[in-house]
Amino acid sequence: MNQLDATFAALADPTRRAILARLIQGEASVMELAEPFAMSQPSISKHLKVLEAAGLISRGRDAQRRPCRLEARPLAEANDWLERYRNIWEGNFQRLDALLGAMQAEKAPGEADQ
Amino acid sequence: MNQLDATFAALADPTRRAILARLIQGEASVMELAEPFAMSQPSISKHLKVLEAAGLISRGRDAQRRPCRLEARPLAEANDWLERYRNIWEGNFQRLDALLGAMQAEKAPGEADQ
DNA sequence: TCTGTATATAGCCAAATGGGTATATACCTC
DNA sequence: GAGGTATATACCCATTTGGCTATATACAGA
Repeated sequence: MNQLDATFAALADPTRRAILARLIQGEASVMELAEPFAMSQPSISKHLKVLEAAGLISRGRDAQRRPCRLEARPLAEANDWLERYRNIWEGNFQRLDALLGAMQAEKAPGEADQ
Repeated sequence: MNQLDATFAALADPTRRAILARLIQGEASVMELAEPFAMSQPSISKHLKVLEAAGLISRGRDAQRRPCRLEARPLAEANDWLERYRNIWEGNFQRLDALLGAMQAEKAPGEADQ
């Protein structure tokens, strides 16, 4: 699984997105991260494993605690991928496309593209 | 499954991302979309079903063809979600955090936060 | 109406996912 | 070193996923 696959797959789960959102505020232990969820600790550990494998978190050591910290780099790559579609969702592409189509339609037959 | 779940899950597969990339250039039939892949037509149809369920494509009718067109709106929502992390991946947050930490450390004990 | 083309559906299968419980491990404190 | 806390691991289970082949459906054109 490549980086982009792993990133998007990790983001596809609402529990994992909530964990990442929590980590915006700073490091947190597994217990702290688990607290808001009606879910067992091992299940949270599994989600953290997915996030770590995707490079979205890194883990330290503080006595028994393994604090998680956000690693946003893969999010930047996901953002880069999405950027290619920005023109389209902003509607500019469709308008430009329609404009170019109209211009082409006005051309005399056989005229070359510019 | 909510919209963001469906969007990120759809984007987690490289075949589906390639299909979306192809659709930037405009509508395409299933056969046209399948052509670059060493994969059966039914498998492509399944991927298209996932993309359609996520609202990332819509489908028309042109004789036997069911042309696919890109629907970028859900990508905008995914982008909005990622935006919250932009400060972090750009490193500004860490620097700001460090700055705030340093400012706090300089304060006389007992002084209130501003 | 028959034939070909484009697409969808059904059913099969192996692997991955997301949850659970029980238990192991690591580390601190007394 | 005994007990407590934090976390990880091992299994179990049901569901989903992503591929396949075979077949059905929809439509065009001769």
